[in-house]
Amino acid sequence: MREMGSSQPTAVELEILRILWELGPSPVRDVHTRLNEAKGTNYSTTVKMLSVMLTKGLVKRDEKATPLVYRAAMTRERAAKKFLTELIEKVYDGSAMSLVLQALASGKASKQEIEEARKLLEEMEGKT
Amino acid sequence: MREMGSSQPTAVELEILRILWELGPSPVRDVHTRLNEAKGTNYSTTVKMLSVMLTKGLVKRDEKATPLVYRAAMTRERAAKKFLTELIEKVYDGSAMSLVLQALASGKASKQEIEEARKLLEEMEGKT
DNA sequence: GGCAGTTGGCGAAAGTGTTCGCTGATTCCC
DNA sequence: GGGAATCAGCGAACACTTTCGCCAACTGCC
Repeated sequence: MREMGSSQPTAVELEILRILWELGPSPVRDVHTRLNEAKGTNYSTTVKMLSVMLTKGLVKRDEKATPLVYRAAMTRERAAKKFLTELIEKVYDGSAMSLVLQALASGKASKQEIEEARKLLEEMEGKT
Repeated sequence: MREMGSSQPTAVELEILRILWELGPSPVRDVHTRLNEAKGTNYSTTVKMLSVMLTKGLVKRDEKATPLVYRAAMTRERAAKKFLTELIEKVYDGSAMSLVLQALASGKASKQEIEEARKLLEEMEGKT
């Protein structure tokens, strides 16, 4: 046994989620085309991964469509937030926003992005 | 085969890193005490994990000390930055700082944290 | 209807991550 | 020195992830 609740996606699962976020709801074939470009895996593998992810609740599918259409069960933004919270939890065992911010910003943030982020924070400050 | 370079830590490895970050350089016994509290695992497991992590370069150890003393190979801040960059890469396939920021901030950030972060960003803006 | 191509799925194999039993080596204490 | 406790490590077992071979159902076309 492992954790309860929703497990966080593994490497390939995340890759598939990203594809679904980009393409929107898609049949297996389309997901596979992309996945195959990136990793050269087999069609069966994609089918299997999607079915595993369906079991885990990471994706949903439209049973009525033919061929079946899959979509991510979670929006990109929601997922980002979730992963980030988990990350903070795991690395800092709790909240440490400024440290994470610092880490992020000292990295690959452009001047423009920093400016954008600053505005965003100001906005939020007003609303709290 | 997998990736080249330094693999990112798995679940338990991350847990051990966090313990080392909290305790500072420590003998296996101390790490184990903590890990056992959290997960009830065996002493052998801790030893093994540390040796695996040593191979992967995630931790280093002082060979001269008895008992051997382990320490994280990376600071917490550096790790946070690395993981975050990876996260952005995985979820957004590139930089999308403001979105991530938004996700983070809409979560568990207190007014005080937001204020702190804002100041930090202002500072950085000046320096870029 | 009947063939060719596509789709969906099962179950087993291969690859990693995680756990521990067992075994020596070392240290401590009397 | 000698027994008990601690320490370190190996290799095997187990669990979970990822891959795919093979087969059945379906679709479209003549």
